[in-house]
Amino acid sequence: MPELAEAEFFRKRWHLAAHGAKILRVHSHARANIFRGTRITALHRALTRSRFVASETRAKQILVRFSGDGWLGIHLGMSGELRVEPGGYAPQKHDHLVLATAQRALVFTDPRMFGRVQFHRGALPPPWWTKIAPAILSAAFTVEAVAAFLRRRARARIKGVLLLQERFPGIGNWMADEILWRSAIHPARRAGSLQPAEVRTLWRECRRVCRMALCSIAGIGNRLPPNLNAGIPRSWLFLHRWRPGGRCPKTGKPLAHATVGGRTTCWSPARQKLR
DNA sequence: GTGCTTGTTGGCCA
DNA sequence: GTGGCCAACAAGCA
Repeated sequence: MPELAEAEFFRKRWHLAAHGAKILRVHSHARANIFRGTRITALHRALTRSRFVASETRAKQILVRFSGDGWLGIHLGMSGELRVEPGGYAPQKHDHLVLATAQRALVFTDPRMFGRVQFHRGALPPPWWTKIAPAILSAAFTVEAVAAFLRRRARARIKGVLLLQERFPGIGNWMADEILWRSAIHPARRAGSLQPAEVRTLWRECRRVCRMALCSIAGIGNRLPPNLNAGIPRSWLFLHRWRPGGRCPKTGKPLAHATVGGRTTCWSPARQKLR
């Protein structure tokens, strides 16, 4: 589930509950896959009695800074979630990491275990964080950069190209479909076949969908919607794509589903033509 | 039991 | 060397 905006929703949930708070206890399930490449004992030692100082979201990843130069990186994978539970919470089967403050428990849970927790100690953020590509809403995400990337990936289907994090950090399956639907571009088109005007439209919709998804899903300022889908407008493809007999919110015509670029894809044939 | 699943990686092949 | 494609990772759900 978690793409850019969902990651920001979960980050904010932890941040609002624990910003400035002291971590009294750390609990982790020794499930190797989640902590691959990280020394759990170092994580326990560093975070116990440290404070939750700051947090940030980049692409689909979350970084929390603790006092004492501790950095916790979280990738939510396919099914990861961050929850806040009352103090004294007893970890459940899929809760891989629990940080207990005096009032609450910060829980990282992930049934499918495609997610990842990394720990780093140092004055500066870790390399695996700083090497994440520049955000789609940053000035570095230019129409020229997108055009050059599509030229290099000319033979690949545009749907698959939008999922490449090295150029479209934070875009996942549903955002890619939403962007293509709004741009009126068929997901199976070859990246190199897009006309300059279409590339510009795609670039603009990438930015627009990111901006709108962040507002709708993660809320504005200190506001946090009650759940992930609470703020999503009915005009989005997102709310129609999995409904049986789902229809395009723009044309009213039936939606189509198929595997494109290796991923389940939904589009509106009345609006997105293969030409 | 079967066949899916909103992510990422590594291996194979053209 | 580059890029495209697919299986694998694991668990839950219909």
